[in-house]
Amino acid sequence: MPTIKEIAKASGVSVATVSNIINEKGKVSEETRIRVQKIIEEMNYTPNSVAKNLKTKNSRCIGVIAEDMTVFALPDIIDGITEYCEKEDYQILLVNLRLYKKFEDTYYRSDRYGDIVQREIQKLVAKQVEGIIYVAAHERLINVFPEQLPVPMVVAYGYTSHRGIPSVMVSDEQGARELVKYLISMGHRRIGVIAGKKYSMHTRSRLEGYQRALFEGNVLYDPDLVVYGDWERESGYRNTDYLIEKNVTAIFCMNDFMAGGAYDRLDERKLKVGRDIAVAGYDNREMAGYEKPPLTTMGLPLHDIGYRASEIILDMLKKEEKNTEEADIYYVDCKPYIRQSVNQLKTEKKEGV
Amino acid sequence: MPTIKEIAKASGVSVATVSNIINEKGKVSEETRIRVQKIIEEMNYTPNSVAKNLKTKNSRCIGVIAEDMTVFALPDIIDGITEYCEKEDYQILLVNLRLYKKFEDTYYRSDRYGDIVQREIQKLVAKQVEGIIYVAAHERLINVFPEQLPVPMVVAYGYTSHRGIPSVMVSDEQGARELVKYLISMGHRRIGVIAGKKYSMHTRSRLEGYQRALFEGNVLYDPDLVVYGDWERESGYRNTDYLIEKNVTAIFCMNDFMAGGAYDRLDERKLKVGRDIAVAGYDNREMAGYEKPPLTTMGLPLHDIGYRASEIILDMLKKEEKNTEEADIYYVDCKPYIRQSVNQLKTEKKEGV
DNA sequence: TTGTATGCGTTATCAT
DNA sequence: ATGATAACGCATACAA
Repeated sequence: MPTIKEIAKASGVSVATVSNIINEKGKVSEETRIRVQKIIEEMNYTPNSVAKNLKTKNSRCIGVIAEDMTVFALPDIIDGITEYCEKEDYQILLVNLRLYKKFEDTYYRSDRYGDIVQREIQKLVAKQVEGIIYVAAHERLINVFPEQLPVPMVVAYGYTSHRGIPSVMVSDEQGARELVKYLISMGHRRIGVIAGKKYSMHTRSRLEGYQRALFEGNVLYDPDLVVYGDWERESGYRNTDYLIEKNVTAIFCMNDFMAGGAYDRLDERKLKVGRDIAVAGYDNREMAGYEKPPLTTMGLPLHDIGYRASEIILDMLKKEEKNTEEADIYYVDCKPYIRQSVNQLKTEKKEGV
Repeated sequence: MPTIKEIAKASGVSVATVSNIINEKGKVSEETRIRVQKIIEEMNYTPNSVAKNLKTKNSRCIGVIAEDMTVFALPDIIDGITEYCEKEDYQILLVNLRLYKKFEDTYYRSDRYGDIVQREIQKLVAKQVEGIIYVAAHERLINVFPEQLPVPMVVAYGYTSHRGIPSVMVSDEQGARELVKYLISMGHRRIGVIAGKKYSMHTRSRLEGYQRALFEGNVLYDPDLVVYGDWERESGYRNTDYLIEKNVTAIFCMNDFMAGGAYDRLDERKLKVGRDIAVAGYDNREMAGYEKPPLTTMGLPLHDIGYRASEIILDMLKKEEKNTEEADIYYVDCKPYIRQSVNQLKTEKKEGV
C-alpha cells in the first residue's frame, strides 16, 4: 500500500500537489495532473481513509445497531439503509446486538440491555461514525439512549421519547384502514378481527385503522367482533369458531400467522376461504403467498423504513446538527398484496347487524 | 469529546502517562493511575479509534461484503459472523451489494459485477479493515477477486479458485445422505427424487449424498427415480405424477418449495403425506414447519458457516498472514428437522426393484 | 502553479 | 515513574 508521500516522490512533486489532484482542488497544471494521475494508477494508490478521517473529521460512515439480524424485519430495513447510503457514498459499521438470542423474548426488560446499547454507541462514536441508526426488532418505545449524544441518532421500527431523536415507523393505522376498506369494497360488512396481543402498539394502531375504515364505510363498529390472539398461528385457529358463530363474512387477522391458523380451522369446518368466507392477513410474510388460496395481506414497508431513516440522518448531518429539536415520528405507508383469499360478497342476506 | 491531551492537562500529567494508563502498560504509580482514571471517568473520555488505528495499524475491524442482504441465507450467515467477531472484539464494516435487486437473477454473469466487487474491496482496504469475508447469495464458483489482495479474505457460502482464499460451504452431500438414510431407516426403498436444476452445485452434491445413502443401505440406485425440477414450487407439483407412477413410497425433494408443490399434487390425488407417502425437503425454510403435515427437512447450517468463516479469517490474522497457501474448502454439516411428513413403511410388498 | 510546514489524536521511543 | 517528542498518512494555510 503506497502512501501519498511515495506517490509524491515517484512523480517528483510535493504531497500537497498530489493531495490537490486527488481531491480535485484545481490550481494544478494540466500537465502535472496527468503525469501524477498516471503514477497513481500505476502504483494502484488509494488514499488511506483513516488518516483522511483523522484530519478532516468526517468518516463518511454511519453506525447501524440492529437488535437482532435474524428477526424477519431487519434484513429489509438494513437493505433500505444501505441503498440510500450507497447513493450518498456512506459506509456502514454494523452492530448486531443478538438480543433475542441472548435474552430470548424479554430482552427489553433486562437491566443489562441498556448498558450494552450504551457501550456499543460509545464504540461507534470512538470509530468516528457521523450518525447512528438504531433498528428495533419490533415496534415499541425504546429509552435506552444516553442523555448526551455526540452524534445524531434516529430509531427505525420503534420510537423513543428522547428529545432530538426522530423515529421512523410503520403506518399500521393506514395499513389496516386500507385493507379493511378493501374488504368493505368487496361487499363485506360483518368483518371479524383476530387481533394481536392486547397492549401491543401494532394491535392498537391496526384496530384504529379498522375502526376508521368502518366509519368511513358507514358500518357500525361492533366490539364483539374483535377477539384477541397472541400473534401465533394457533391463536388464529382457536379464535375462528367464535367469529363464525357471530356470522362474519370476513376475518381480518392482524398477522399472517394467525390468518394461517384461521385457514386451518376454516378448512376443518369445510368453509372454503375466498369463496365461503374472506380472510385477510398482515405483514406479507413469505408463507402468505404459499397458503391455499394465497393470502391477501398488507405488506410492511420495511425497506422504505430503512431508506427513510438514512435520509433523515444524512439530512441531520447536512444541517450541521443544528436545530434538531424536531423529535418527530415519521410514518411510512404499507402496501397491500391482493391475492385470492377475499371473495366478492354477492348476497345481501347475511348483512344484518 | 475530550482528547488524551485534555485528560493529561486536567490531571496534570503528560499524554504518555495517560496513554500508559489506558493501555495498562504498567510503569505507572498506583497513585497517579487512580487519579487519572477518575478524571477519565468524569470527563467521559474514550480514546479515538481512528487516531489509534492510524498509529498502530490495527483497526480491529473486518469487512463483510454481502451479495444481497435480503436473500434468505444471508442474515443467519451474518449473524454467525457477528457472534464470533463480538467474542474477539472485532467490529464489522458491512457492504451490501444488492446484486439481486440491481441485476435480477443473472448478476453473476454481468460484466459490471466484477468491477463493483473490486471497488468495494478497495474502499474496505482504504478503511484499514484487517480482513474481508465475502458472503455469496447462493453457492457457486466465484472468481471476481483481484490477484493481489492486501488483506486476508474468505468466502462464505460459495467457493473460489483464487489461491489463498479459503471457502466455507454447506455439506450438501452429508445432508442429503443423512436425510435419505433416515428415509431408509423408516423402511423406504423406492425413494424418488425431485432434484434442483441439473447443473447446480447443490443438486450435484445432494444427488451424491442420495446415492451414497442408497449404497450404504444396500439399495440399488435406479436413475429413473430421479427427475429434475427448477427449485420452484410448481416444478415439485409437476414432477410428482411421474414418481407416483414409478411406485415410489417416498419423495426426496431437494428444497422445501418443491416439496410444497409435491404436497399440492399429492393432496389432489388424495394421497396423505406422512401416511400414504413420505415426503422430505431441504433447507428448512420458514414455510416447512407450516405445511400440513409439517415437513421433515434438512436445515442449512447458515449461522455456523458465518461463525466458521470469521474463525478462519481471525486465525489468518493471528498467523501474521504467513503461509496462507491453504486455499481449502471447509464444509459445515447440516442438521435434520424430523417432523411428520415421513411415515414408517410397514408393508414390504412394494419393495421390488 | 507548486512547495513547506503544521496538526489531527494516538502510541512508542528515549530521556530524565 | 514520568515527560518530551517523533511518527502514522493526510489536508490545508501560507509562502514562494
